[in-house]
Amino acid sequence: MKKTRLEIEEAVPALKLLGDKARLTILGMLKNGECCVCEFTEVLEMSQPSVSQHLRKLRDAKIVKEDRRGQWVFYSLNESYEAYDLVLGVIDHVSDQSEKIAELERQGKRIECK
Amino acid sequence: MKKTRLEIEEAVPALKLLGDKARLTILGMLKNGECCVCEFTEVLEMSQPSVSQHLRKLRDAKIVKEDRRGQWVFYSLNESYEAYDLVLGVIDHVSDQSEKIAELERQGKRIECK
DNA sequence: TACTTATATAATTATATGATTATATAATGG
DNA sequence: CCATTATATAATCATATAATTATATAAGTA
Repeated sequence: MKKTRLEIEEAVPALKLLGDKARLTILGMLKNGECCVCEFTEVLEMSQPSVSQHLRKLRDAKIVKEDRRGQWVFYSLNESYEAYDLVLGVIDHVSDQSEKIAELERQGKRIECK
Repeated sequence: MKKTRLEIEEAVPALKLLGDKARLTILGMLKNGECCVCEFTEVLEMSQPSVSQHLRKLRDAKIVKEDRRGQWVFYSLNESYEAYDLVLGVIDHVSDQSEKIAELERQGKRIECK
């Protein structure tokens, strides 16, 4: 794991955002690559506006970046984020979320976004 | 760095507590060994009750443990905490707080606790 | 153009959080 | 026992946060 040292003031906003079930799950999903918004709403079983607002916070903080492709918006981890190493480190400590995405795949719910 | 995988539900409460300037500083200070409450209040420049309440949260969550010695209470990281590896990992990403303790030492403000 | 799907935003409201002030407890020294 | 020092707790209040509902935007399609 990398050793980029952050000032407390830089780390706190990132950690504040990580300390939420929805957002930590989102980031866990993104560890395996980009996801589209509809996948988050499926996995999180939350309303679309709620997911959208969590994404906005992560986006405003530069933790994730978005990429609109037609109707869909895909999110991914922003490797240029100052606390990227910290975020990755934390994600590495939580259980893999890829199973949840695989589950979507099985249910054919991932196709819709592609 | 260790690889204890936590469920999202276990990691979130820890991260919530880490996402605060006072508490993250406290944990950064504890990385170098135990500290007594008066040291936290000095370094953080916060009121004693405020510090005490942050310590309570960390204690309730089992992130730190306390050890009363006479008039003073010393805190240290709880190595048995389920998310200890996560906490250590995060602390390793923030700048060293030992300088602040050294500064106390220079000002003779650390002696009072010993 | 109208309709649909995907996503974002805004307003509202309920709950959580943190700081302050006052007070309580616990240990120590006269 | 009383006073002092260190720490904890409780009550209050202001602010932050998250979910919901309604609405807006943006892209695709008939």
